[in-house]
Amino acid sequence: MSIQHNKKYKRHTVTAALPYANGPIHVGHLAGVYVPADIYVRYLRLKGEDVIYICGSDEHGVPITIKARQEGVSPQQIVDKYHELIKVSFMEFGISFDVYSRTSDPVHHETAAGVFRTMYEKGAFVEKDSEQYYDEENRQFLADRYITGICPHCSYEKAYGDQCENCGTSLSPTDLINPRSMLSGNKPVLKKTRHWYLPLDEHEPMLRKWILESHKHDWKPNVYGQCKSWIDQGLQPRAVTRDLDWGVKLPLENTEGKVLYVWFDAPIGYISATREWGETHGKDWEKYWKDPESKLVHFIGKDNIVFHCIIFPVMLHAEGSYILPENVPANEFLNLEGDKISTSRNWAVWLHEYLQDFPGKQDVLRYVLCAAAPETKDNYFTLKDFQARNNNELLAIFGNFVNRTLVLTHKYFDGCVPKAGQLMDADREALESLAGFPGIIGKNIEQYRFREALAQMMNLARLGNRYLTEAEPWKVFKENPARVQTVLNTCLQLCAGMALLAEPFLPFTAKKLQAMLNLEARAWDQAGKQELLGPGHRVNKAELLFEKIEDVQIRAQVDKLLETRKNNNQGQSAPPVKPPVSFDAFSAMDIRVATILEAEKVPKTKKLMKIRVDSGLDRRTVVSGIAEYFEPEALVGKKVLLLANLEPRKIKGIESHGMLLMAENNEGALTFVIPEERFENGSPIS
RNA sequence: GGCGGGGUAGCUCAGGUGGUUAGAGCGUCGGAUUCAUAACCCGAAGGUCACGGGUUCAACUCCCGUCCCCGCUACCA
Repeated sequence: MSIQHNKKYKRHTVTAALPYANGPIHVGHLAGVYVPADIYVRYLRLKGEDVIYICGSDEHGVPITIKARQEGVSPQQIVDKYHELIKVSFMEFGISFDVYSRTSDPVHHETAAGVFRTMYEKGAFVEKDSEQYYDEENRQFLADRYITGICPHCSYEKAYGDQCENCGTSLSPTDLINPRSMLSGNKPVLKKTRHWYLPLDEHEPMLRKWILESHKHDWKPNVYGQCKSWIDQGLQPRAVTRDLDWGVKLPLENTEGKVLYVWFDAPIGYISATREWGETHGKDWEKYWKDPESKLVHFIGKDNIVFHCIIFPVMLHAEGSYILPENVPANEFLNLEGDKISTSRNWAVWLHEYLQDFPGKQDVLRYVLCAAAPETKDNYFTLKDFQARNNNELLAIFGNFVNRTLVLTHKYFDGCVPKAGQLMDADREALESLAGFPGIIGKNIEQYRFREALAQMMNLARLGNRYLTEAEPWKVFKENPARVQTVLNTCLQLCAGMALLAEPFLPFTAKKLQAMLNLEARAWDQAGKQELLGPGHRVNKAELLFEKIEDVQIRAQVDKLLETRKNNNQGQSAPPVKPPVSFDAFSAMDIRVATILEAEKVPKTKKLMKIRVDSGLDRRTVVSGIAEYFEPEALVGKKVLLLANLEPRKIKGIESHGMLLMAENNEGALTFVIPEERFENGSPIS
């Protein structure tokens, strides 16, 4: 179906998710986004299509300003560092962006502000005043992340305004107990501020028609399902502005200290980057975004589906002059050796480190990541698999066939392509199969089935190995050298096909192979054609395309990860000691021995348990978030410690009077804190 | 709890408007071979297609329920 679609399109605009410039690139990013997108655009270029491949660093947002504060540098210095690192490692890895821009660039600020202004003038936004925390000393509004306080759930003292890192709960700044500004340390005050909202709900009919009706069958199930879920749940207006000084300034009067919210400015980065490319290359960039004959495709990970399928399209639609994406082939997540990849926990294989540790092996990683890409569900990357795919597939099948062919060509024909004689069935079959491959591989790529496309590419090499083994030229040569001419001619045609068809997947290898064959670059559809290498054409000496990866190399990488895991388990499992408290503050808490009388799960919740306890003073109800770890029956009769004078609070409609004390390990599992002996209910703790 | 995605050979994955022996690659085992980086080639073993019901002449494929994994979402005082 995509093949027919392409006929409608004159050009392709391909974007890859903008990496956030607060850390380096890892294998998860690559497998999910950059490798598939790169395969896609390299293929389109070989097809002779007009295509641009857009990316850049996403450099705004609060996390970057926090990181800058922590390191005592400016946000610009943070993004400069990572932008450069990311850009260089992408280039070295062969990700063939036409432009890799950045959102701190003036072109972007101008473009993003322009989109905002156009939308503003069209009345696309709703203005709303609200109360937000403000630091009077620094005279600025505080981002959620800039407010700390005591987590109302776990009493962790350094919870942030958006999330408690100790218990993982997401919070809102006003939930925090005893909030403090991270800038001045003062208690922030609530102050009125005005923000602009994008009323996503008003665009629901458009989204329903566009996604749920017209893309029902050509979007991936995970993407379509997620969109449907969001739309059906009802969309809410979303604030597009923030009180912050790092970002794109609002292009309106009297809006000092306000910037575009990072999710609003980031996707516009694709447009800015295209504009930058157009200006530096003397091209009309607007066609790529505004002409309905342009096919816009966003490559992203599943965490970005909502932004690229709902929010950004609504923005483009509301702006009025832009096209909407034709497809958003989002991938799932790649895990690493049994655990989620985590930048903060350093659980990752970093691209820039890989390039150092495995020089010249870009294609190996590209191959492995494509073969194990999480196209339909999360998948695991393991170093053992990496080694096996290199040694048993790339080397043993692809590299080996090329090597065998070239060695034999030199051995029997002095490096000249022999002339084919009378074709036998086997020869004909091999050549016919070859002719089918550009179409088969291409069709899979156009349908975003990169794993299958890659497997087909390898099948060409498999076919070559089988053909060569069955033809046995090394046996036949003595009595029938003419037959060997035909056989090796056929093998060389297969190699030439591989040299072209491998390019989207293994660009470095393809180049090497083309050089070995003295083959100049050709268009994709030429790959099936015979006589890419005419009789008498000289080929160069065989060089190895891949080398074996030994156990020691893999072990070194595994050790590196084990070291990380060890550090994580030691350093981070125990949260840091909280700031000192006075004795008075401690003794203000009234903790008692109590006994659980009844327990039942709160309906329609995952974690909540409604518990009736005898505190020695009274019988009371406590709601506790422990249902994931305990069965209600197992709790009855248990001695527990109860924080008895905690302010009552309604949870899911149930009034909770106090809180049960629990210990939590680094896996998040809970256990009761109990007195060693069965003391009477009501016994105080001090 | 709600919503979405997924649960198919040891591993990574295909597949199917329901229809004879459920596929591929890798791994394993056996054979053959030497042109090739002990690689290639041939063959074999391996699956009650998560589980339980239902519809049907027939289900892995459709329907209902349950369980497990991932994500979004509510909840964790």
